[in-house]
Amino acid sequence: MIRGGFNLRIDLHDKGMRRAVTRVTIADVSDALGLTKSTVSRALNHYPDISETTRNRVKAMADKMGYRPLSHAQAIRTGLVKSLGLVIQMADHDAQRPFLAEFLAGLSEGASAEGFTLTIATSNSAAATVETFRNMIRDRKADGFILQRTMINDRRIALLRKERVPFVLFGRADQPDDCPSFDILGEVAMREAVLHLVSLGHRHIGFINGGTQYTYAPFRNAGFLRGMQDAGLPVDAACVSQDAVTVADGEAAATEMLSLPTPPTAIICAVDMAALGVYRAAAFAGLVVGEDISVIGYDGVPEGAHVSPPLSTFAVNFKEAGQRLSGLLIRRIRGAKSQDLQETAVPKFLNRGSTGPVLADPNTSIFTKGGNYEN
Amino acid sequence: MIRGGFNLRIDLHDKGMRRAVTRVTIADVSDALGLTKSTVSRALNHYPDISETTRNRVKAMADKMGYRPLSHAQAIRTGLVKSLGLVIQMADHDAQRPFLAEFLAGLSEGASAEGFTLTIATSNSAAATVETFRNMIRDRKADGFILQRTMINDRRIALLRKERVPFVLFGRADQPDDCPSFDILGEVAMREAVLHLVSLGHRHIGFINGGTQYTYAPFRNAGFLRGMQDAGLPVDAACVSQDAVTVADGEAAATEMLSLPTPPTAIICAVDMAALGVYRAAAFAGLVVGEDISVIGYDGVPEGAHVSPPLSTFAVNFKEAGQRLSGLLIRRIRGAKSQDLQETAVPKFLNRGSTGPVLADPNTSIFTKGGNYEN
DNA sequence: CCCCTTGCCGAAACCGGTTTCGGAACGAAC
DNA sequence: GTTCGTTCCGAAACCGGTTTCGGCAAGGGG
Repeated sequence: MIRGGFNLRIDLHDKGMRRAVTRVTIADVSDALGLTKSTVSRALNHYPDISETTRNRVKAMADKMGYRPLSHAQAIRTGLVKSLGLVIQMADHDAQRPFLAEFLAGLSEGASAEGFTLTIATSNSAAATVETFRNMIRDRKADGFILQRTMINDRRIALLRKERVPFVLFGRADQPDDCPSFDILGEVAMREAVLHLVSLGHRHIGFINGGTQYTYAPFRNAGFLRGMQDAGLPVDAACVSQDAVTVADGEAAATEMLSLPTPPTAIICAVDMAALGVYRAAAFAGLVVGEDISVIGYDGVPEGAHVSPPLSTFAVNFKEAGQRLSGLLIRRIRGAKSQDLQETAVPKFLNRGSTGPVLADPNTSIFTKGGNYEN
Repeated sequence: MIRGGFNLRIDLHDKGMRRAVTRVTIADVSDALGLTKSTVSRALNHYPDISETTRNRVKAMADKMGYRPLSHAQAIRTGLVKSLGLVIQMADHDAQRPFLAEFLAGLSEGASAEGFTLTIATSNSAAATVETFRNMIRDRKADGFILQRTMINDRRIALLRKERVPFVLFGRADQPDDCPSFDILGEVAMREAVLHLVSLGHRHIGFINGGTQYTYAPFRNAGFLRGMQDAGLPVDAACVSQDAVTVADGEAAATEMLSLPTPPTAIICAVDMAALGVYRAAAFAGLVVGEDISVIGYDGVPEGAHVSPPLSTFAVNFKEAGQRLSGLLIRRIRGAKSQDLQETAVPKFLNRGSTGPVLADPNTSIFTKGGNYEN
């Protein structure tokens, strides 16, 4: 147990010579106190068999000497590497890119607040993603994972559940399940979008939903329907489209709607990128967005602020999402129950230039409105 | 040395019961071969005192049993955690955000190809960034770091050099130094931009440079000057501006230039965001971009593709940059010399709609051109 | 035939922590 | 004054690797 000052002298001598000075180890702390490594370790890890006096002495000395345990040294015994894993799948549509920086900032903040780090990997396909997860689990690269873009029948969830590895969803599971999760209530936004348009006089509203493979799509769809129902408006099936995640998708869907005998006077998109496609379709049809046709998106992509008129949309706080997700995951890793780890938030409406009062035309004139009496 | 099948049986029995099955350890491999741990370890790590026969036997058995050394178990002895560090500073201007996903993809690919992972952290200020580096170094969270957005008098470089931690620059050091680095030759792009505009008849060309704190700024400035010189054109000091990194910056600089007695017929921006600001200034001045005034940017941000007309700019392959940077860093970690680790690439010009032939006006008429004879 | 290399591998220490186990010291109960 | 139960800490094993050191056996030279 006596290690003396010998090592220390050597270290100090080496200091200027070659490498950085040797770290303060747990043995250095225990020697300085006349205790053993095990006592120091247990004192620092809140074991109950250490007296409060000793614990305080140890803490003070560790602090004074600047002792910080090496996470990968602890990992070998505890099995925990104190790291959160994130696998980013480079989607064909690049909708997630603008969010990434903020999302990472939130995750990183939440992680480092608890002494965790963030380990990330990327992949090009769903198959590669699963393989990456498999590798990271095998090599214990992370104690748990954050899953963004939750999908219906998600293979990642199946794998992580099978391997009994903690994870948390950004989004909700397709089945009302026990997964820890944080989600933005897209259905609230979609309903709010409808009611906003209705308040501007719109009665014929189209809806372009996002990718059907994602769990958010049914929710946003339901929110749109709910809004229409609450407003007492009928839903025109020809004015509801699914699975638009790119500008091109949105343009195609909108072009179709605008060529209907009675085209909608407003279109709500579940995804901003699709909304930008609506801009193109409108321009092609000779319609001025914000005057001849109203458009509302969802996501708050930066491109939306630069188009003319600026896109009214719902801003999602991705930084907050990241923070809360890492917090949830860490609590999960530490043993909290899944059902206690489910949080939500609501997106914030950005009322910009792409919505305006409905124009009087044969389809939406006050005379037509009168027709509602028939219902 | 005899560990027998006992552990193994227990493991197999536990398999279905509780946790995932216990990993294959190096002891499992050595036992299966009738060798010792040390022999297996040295065989796998290319020690010269292991016969080729034994090495092959070990490799085959390790492969067959699916043995993969635990990186954090090796780390405790080797000091290497097999991870690359990246600290992302959330700048006030969000110019780097769109690139992030691709950049990370490149880094991740290059890293995982060599069995490394990517550990990232974020920060909100220069001071916080340095502090984050300090923490990550202290806790050995990474074996080396990638520094993006190289600055003049970069505090990160000073720290890493002092701590003798390997790093690689995305960009070039301000002094012709021995730092490992990968850089895109912005000066080549700026010169090319000038020559492209000259080929369209422009002779009065403005230049709005990027952030002066970054090392790229002097290079791009030099490229612009070189282009003007090669074209035999004089540089109007009033048409050269510095330190524009946001849309607002670009708008302000362009507004000033356009209000000159002899405004430029084309403006080159060292940063796309500033170029988008030029669009605004042009619109305010009643000028049509691509007709009344030509604009060229640099970066290839996605917003540039959505404005009207689409912004002509230089596309930077950030994925490739990430891949090469992680490759360089890994070679550096493995001991390669810095001077052997310096690579560059050239950006690719995207000729879109924001440039056009110069209009004949009093300032740029053929008569004025004749004035060059005086030079 | 002996000695000295050389090639090759085993034994054991080591890295920096954590965790189990046992026992000393002390006070309370009988 | 024993006995028993707590409280609290030391000793040692352990985690999964790496690295040093030493020694055995085969081969070559004298």
